[in-house]
Formats: sequence, structure tokens, C-alpha cells
Amino acid sequence: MRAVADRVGVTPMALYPHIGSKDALLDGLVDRLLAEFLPDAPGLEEFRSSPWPDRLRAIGHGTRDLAQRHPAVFRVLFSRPAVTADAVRVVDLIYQVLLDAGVADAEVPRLERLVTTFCMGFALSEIHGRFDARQVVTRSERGRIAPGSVPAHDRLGPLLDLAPDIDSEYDRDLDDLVAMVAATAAS
Amino acid sequence: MRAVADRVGVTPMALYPHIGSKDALLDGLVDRLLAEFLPDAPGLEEFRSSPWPDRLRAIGHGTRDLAQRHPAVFRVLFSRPAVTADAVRVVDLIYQVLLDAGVADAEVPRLERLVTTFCMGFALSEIHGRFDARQVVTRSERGRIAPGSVPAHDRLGPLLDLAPDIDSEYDRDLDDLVAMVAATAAS
DNA sequence: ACCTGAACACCGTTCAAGT
DNA sequence: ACCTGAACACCGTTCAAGT
Repeated sequence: MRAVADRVGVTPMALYPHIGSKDALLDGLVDRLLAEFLPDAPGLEEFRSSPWPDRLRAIGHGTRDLAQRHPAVFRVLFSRPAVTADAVRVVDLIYQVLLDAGVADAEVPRLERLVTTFCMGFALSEIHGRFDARQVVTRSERGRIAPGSVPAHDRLGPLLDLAPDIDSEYDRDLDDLVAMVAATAAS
Repeated sequence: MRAVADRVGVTPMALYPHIGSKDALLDGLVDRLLAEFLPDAPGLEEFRSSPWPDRLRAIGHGTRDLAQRHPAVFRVLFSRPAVTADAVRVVDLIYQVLLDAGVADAEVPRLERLVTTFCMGFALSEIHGRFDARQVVTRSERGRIAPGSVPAHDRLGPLLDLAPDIDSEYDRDLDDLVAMVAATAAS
């Protein structure tokens, strides 16, 4: 609040009649985030005419890009249901992807939440540090754990010392998500 | 810090020589969270001997239960790589699930991150309010959006006015995750 | 060794007072 | 109508001083 007031060139208290509270300001910020996520009018036409797997991948990458552009506020997307006009437009794009994939109408809302939950969870993990290099537990670190108590680590061995390439990993994740949507549609 | 000090019956500053900083304290908290997540010794035996789809579902539900028991600290799991002994033990259980499912060794770490990212993202969304009732955009609210601009919402119609049953939705999500793991193993 | 008091540099928010 | 000043009730952390 105080930082915002500073940037506006006003005392913090002058903001309150305009924005109500910090929470209300964050609600407004989520709007802006989602509006930014939405392609502009010509981009939207092009988006709508591409095959659904491409659209699903684009939404996945868009989510991640949004998080990287706004790491400090991205997490508020988890605490506010998407109810503004732009939010509904974003959700509509995903609903349409699922409908075009052949997902049954009744399953569309659930799969929308599944897909966005994964993409948002991945983006949040990345910007907040869950995937940081330290996660790769080196063999020497594993040595400190009672021998035989982590059999899968022992079996995978040197594979675990490789730092993952998060970019290409996410691409493969989105491929799996596309396959899952297709499978759900077929069943 | 001040609240912790109060509970301990000491001034806030007395904590610092013991815990270092608030961040270090949160690191310790994550340990406790993961230790709590892990079944106790007899439970672990039983866990290890059950079929892998059951184990995957149990991990999914365990993540959600953990979040509900500790809503205020759950989010720190996103900002710290899992490096403690108990964290490695939890990851090992998931690696073993994937290995038993027949996932190729090289794909196991990626799928571990995919599965946990979804489960953690879902749990976080739930406790932070993203799935709250308001998310269901009623038709009257949609009326305020330019007609025809949300075709998928129009097509799905009254389906969207139904409040979702999050419990059974999560069960179906985990079924889809099991199917995805099986599909990845088969390919 | 361990703890305390005072202080520093912060927060979001209320409310009476100013123009 | 719109903004300000002072104040309230908070934060995490440092550092010299006490026992």
C-alpha cells in the first residue's frame, strides 16, 4: 500500500477511498493478469483456428510465461475464483479446446480445472524455487539416509544426479496432458 | 516470530540464536510436514505391499489431507526443494510407484514432478479459495459479457450452474492420473 | 551460554482534521 | 470531493547490555 502510494505520489491513506483495501487491489491485479494472458483480437482469431492440441500447449506455455513476467503476484491466482469478464473469456478458450477434443460436456469443467491446476502448479513451483537445482539429491546426500530405505533412488542411481531441463520437461508434460485429454474424450 | 516467542514464553529475540531466521524456521516446518506425511513403520509395510494405483491414489489424498490440516504453511512446500531425509523418503515412495507401474527409468523423475505438481496445485487451489463457490459463473453473470464472445459457456449452458463436488472430482482426477501413468509406461 | 530492552525499518488501516 | 497527519496495532531483525 505504502509503495503503491509512493509511486502514485500520494499518502497511503489517499488510496483507500479509491481502491477499498489491499485485497480489492489484488482482485483488480488478477483482472489485469488475465487480460494480459488473453490474446488480442487478431491473435484470438488465429488462436481459435488452430488445432486443439496446439491451443492446449499454447495455454500451458502462456500460463508459465505469465508467472515468469509477474512472479510476485502470480500466486494470487490461487486464492481468487476466476469471475471477471476476462477470466471467463480465458476459461471459455479452454472449454472450447476440450469440446473440440471431443470431451463429453459434463466432463469439461472438471478437465478445465485439472489442466489449469497442473499448469499453474508447475508455474508456481518454478518461480517459487521448488524445482531449483538443490532438488536433485546427489548420491552423497542420499548416503546420509539409512541404506536400503530408499530403494527406488538406489535403483535409479546416476539418473538422479542429472539436473533436469525444465523447459523440455514441461513440453513433454503438456504432451502427456494432450494425450490424457484425448483418452478421456475417447472413453 | 513474535507469536512463536510468545508461545515459548520468551522474547522474540531469544529465538534467533536457536533458529537463525524465520526462513530457517519454515525450512524446519517443511520437514515436520513431510515427516507427518510419511506413514509410520507398520503403515509403511502395508503401503509398500499394495498395488501401485492404490498407492498413487493414497499419495494424492495424503497431499490434500496434509494441506487441509496445515493450510497456513502448506504453500511453503512450493518454495523449497525437497532435500531433507524425510522428503527423500516421500519422493522414493512415488518413484517406486512409477517403477512398479512400468515407467521407464529415465521418465520417473519427470513423472514424479508431474504427479506431485498436480496434487499440490489442487490442494493449494482448494485451501486458498480458487475452487470456491463463486467460481461457478452463473448465467446471469455471464450475461454481462458480450453475447457470443464465450461460445463454449453458451454451449455448456446449465451444466455450469452446478456447484462441483470437489471430493469426487479429485477422485476422478486421480483415476485420470493413474491412466496417464499407465499409458506413459506402455509407450 | 543464554536472554532482555530498546530500537530500526517496516506493514495495513482508521479517523479526525484540513482544503 | 479529495487528501493529509497522526496514530494504532502490527511485522522481522540487530545489537548492546544484562545475568
